[in-house]
Amino acid sequence: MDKTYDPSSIEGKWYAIWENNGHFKPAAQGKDSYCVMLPPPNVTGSLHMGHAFQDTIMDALIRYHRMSGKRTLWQPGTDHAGIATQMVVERRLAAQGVSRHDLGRDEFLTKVWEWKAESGGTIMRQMRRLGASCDWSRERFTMDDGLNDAVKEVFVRLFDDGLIYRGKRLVNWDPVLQTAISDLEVISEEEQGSMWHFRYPLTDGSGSLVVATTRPETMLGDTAVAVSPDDERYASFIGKTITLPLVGREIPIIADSYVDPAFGTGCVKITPAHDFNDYAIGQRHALPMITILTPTAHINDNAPEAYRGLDRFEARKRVVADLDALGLLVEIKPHTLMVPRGDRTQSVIEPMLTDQWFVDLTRDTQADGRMGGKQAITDPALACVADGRVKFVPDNWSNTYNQWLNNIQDWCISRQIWWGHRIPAWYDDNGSVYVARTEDEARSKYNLPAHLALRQDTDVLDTWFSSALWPFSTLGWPNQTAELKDFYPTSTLVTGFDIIFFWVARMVMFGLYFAKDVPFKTVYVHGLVRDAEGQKMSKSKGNVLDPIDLIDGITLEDLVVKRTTGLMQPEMAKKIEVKTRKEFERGIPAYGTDALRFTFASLASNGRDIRFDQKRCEGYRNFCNKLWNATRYVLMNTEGQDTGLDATLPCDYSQADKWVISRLQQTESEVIRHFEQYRLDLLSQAVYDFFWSDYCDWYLELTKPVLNNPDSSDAQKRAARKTLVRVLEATLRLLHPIVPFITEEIWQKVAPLAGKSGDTISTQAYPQPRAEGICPIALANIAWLQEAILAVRRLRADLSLAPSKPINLIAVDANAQDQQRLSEFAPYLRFLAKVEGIELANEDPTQAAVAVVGGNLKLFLPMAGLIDFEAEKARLQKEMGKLDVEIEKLTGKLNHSGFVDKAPAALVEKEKARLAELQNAKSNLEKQYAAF
RNA sequence: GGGUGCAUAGCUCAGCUGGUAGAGCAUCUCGUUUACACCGAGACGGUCGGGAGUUCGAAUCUCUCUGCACCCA
Repeated sequence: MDKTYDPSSIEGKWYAIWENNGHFKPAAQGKDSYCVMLPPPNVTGSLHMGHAFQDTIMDALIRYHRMSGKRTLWQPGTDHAGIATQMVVERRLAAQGVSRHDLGRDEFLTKVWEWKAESGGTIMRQMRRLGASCDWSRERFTMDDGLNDAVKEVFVRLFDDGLIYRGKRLVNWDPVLQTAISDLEVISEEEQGSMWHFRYPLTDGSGSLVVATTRPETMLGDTAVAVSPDDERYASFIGKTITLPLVGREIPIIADSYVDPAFGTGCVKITPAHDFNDYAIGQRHALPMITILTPTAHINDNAPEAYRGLDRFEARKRVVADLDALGLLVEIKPHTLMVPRGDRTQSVIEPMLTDQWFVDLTRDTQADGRMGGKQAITDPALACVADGRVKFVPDNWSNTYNQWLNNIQDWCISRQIWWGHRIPAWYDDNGSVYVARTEDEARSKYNLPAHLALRQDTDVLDTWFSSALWPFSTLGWPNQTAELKDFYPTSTLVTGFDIIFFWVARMVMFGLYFAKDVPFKTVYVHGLVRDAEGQKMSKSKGNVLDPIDLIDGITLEDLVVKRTTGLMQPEMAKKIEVKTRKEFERGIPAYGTDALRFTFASLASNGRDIRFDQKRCEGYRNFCNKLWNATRYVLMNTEGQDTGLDATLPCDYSQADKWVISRLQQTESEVIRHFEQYRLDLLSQAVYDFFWSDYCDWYLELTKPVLNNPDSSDAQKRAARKTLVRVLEATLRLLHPIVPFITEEIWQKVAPLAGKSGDTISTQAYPQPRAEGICPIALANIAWLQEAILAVRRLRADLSLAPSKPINLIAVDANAQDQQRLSEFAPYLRFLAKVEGIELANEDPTQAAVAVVGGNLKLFLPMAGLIDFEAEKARLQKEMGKLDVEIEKLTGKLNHSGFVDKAPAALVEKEKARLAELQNAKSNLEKQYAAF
């Protein structure tokens, strides 16, 4: 093996071997199944840090369960991402001066499929680099044939069950995309705007009212003015009418409790076709709904001629100017308001009255007595979380889920775009609608004559409509396949909190309704990956890290170029460049996949966003190097030698051997517990500590005096070698779910020495702790040894005694056990504490520095001629000072009657014993101090 | 306005059902000993955001205040 761990030289080969040998396919063994659905990424997208984090978690879980003997499936696939993908293709066409309308629907869709062919699959290749052990032979796409069928099936069944309806409703309209979008796709943020106050004259000339608005252009569609019924100022106006300025329409003054008399002037203009609140008022008062905007948010023909064709913001200026000219503009106040913008286009969203398809989620029962959406879909989705069939980890996300479902609105599922699942509904010339899987089916289902002209609805379905079916559509539904039987309900869903509403809740709804069971048992919700400063990563901020760059490394120059090209706001480039150059002076070194995965795992604590810290990544790369080099040591000492493979030959296990075996059992229990509780952070910490602090820092060192000593027996050496390789081999299996590549590479070499065989570590059994492997005596012995060695090392360091300087050790007041240990562990003490002779004495030696082990045993380093009395006295004083603080705390506690009386007796005894030990140690030091 | 988190060593974070405050990184000192300088040995560093309460005992439970983040309206 090379001296230094080089991830690039080992990571390439293993993935292909795993995949080609079908190691990621569900194996037949084991009755229990374990299944994870990959949240399908955008088919033309590329891997970002959030994916890499999420994929690491999923892969760790999958590999753990696979090794634990479950029939395991990680189902991969991609999403057609309707709006996002369409926008990308439109933008590319726009660069050539072509719009989708120039091409027409069919040709445009051809272009999208071309784009998919060209750009799709990137993310799946990148996932392979991450080591993701998906069953790629089952890869699906939300628009492939089977999934298309599932979408149609669901739509038709819901329609036939009366749970999908079409209606003219106010929806969020994106004028750039010219489509409706769901509430969830609208981001409202505070922006600075104005509040305009207009005077509206009464028709009878008896006065006027002043209304306030943040969107003056909507006044062209006003159909009423509302005041509060409790507002005495306006009581006499109710029932009168206003002649709407600029328009000339006569509109009523109505009373509605929605109006807050304290806000603005207490008078509200009502535009039912362009505001959600006004829409509700309009319905209550049966007001006309006048749409004044075109799909591109220009003024339409329902408005006076002067404004027709104007863009909405231009119209706003004109309306204000014209009212001003009429003397009807009262005032303009600066006003902070929530502006809704589309999450894709950033354009201001207009509430727009349009025909859309909805899934009913709010009606209790239908007119004909059948269940409404609330009873059929929403309530069951709430119930399965309430009764624990679906669990959130961490649990508090169930609150978020419940809250949303309890306030849910009907789901607008139609989108006026082209890329997506076309709605399976046909219209005749009278506008009657026929829903069926195909046109032929529609004709037979509705008994339509063959000559009747039908045209299919031009809209497509919301992308989340198809994603909601993912857990069962990918398993073959609506066919009752074997996979569906084996893997549905799936086991764990790993996802970000940001799509609990979009996706998680909807999968639960459709899963229960169509697959008759919950789609998954556990939802593990992870945090967001942020940059080192805690900022969200975004292209526009220029703080994005590409996981592949962390794996392969990237030069500073390349990174700067990457971050500053293709910006929406090119003026940010300078700033981004400066920051990048400062933060990544030397670019990013190649950390390798395993180090990156370990970093993600170690940061994956529950319910918290994570800041990605390059330093952590470096630390875990170092861990991989440690693993690599410890293996080199083990191989050097075991290859070609007797590692105890022949069970008939005797093994004489040392205390150190038994100790490390015990620690391994303890670590295995911990790791398994953490896997079951989704605490990958604690898991990686536990195994890191065990391997570095116990195995490398202590155990490897403790084998040296045995293996290098010609006097050691064969049975002793055999035991040491066997322990070395077997503990290492088990640790590799323990680590494999987190760091698959390096463990595979090393395992291939170590496994035969440990008596293991197999093609790959990835299908070996996960380590199971054995209670009988834990030896309490060895644990106590090695704890004592560590304490003694640390005490001597500290003394040496405190006294500035070079490690190379030979020194003797004199033990005073050693009891029988101490004497036994001193003698048994003498080789260890000599090697690790760098002492030469070890003597027992009854008297404290003069001119020596002392350390106390366990309260009684005194270890002296004789320093005749070397000792600096003042320095030594100062050192002792410091030591005593530390003890004093502890002693004071403890005596205070033990003198407190409440503690002695009420605390558990065992605890009191323990504290008493500790106090005695501390006091003993203190008096030993005092004696020594006095001797100087 | 409603809800959910978070505040612990210089930095990033652990700390399970209340019982001696931990890790990594950074800093300082020593060391190139035959697995590893992507290393080893040692050290420094915290009245656990403020206040109150429950308790023999609170980083941990309750209340409250302050600051920050996110979600919903």
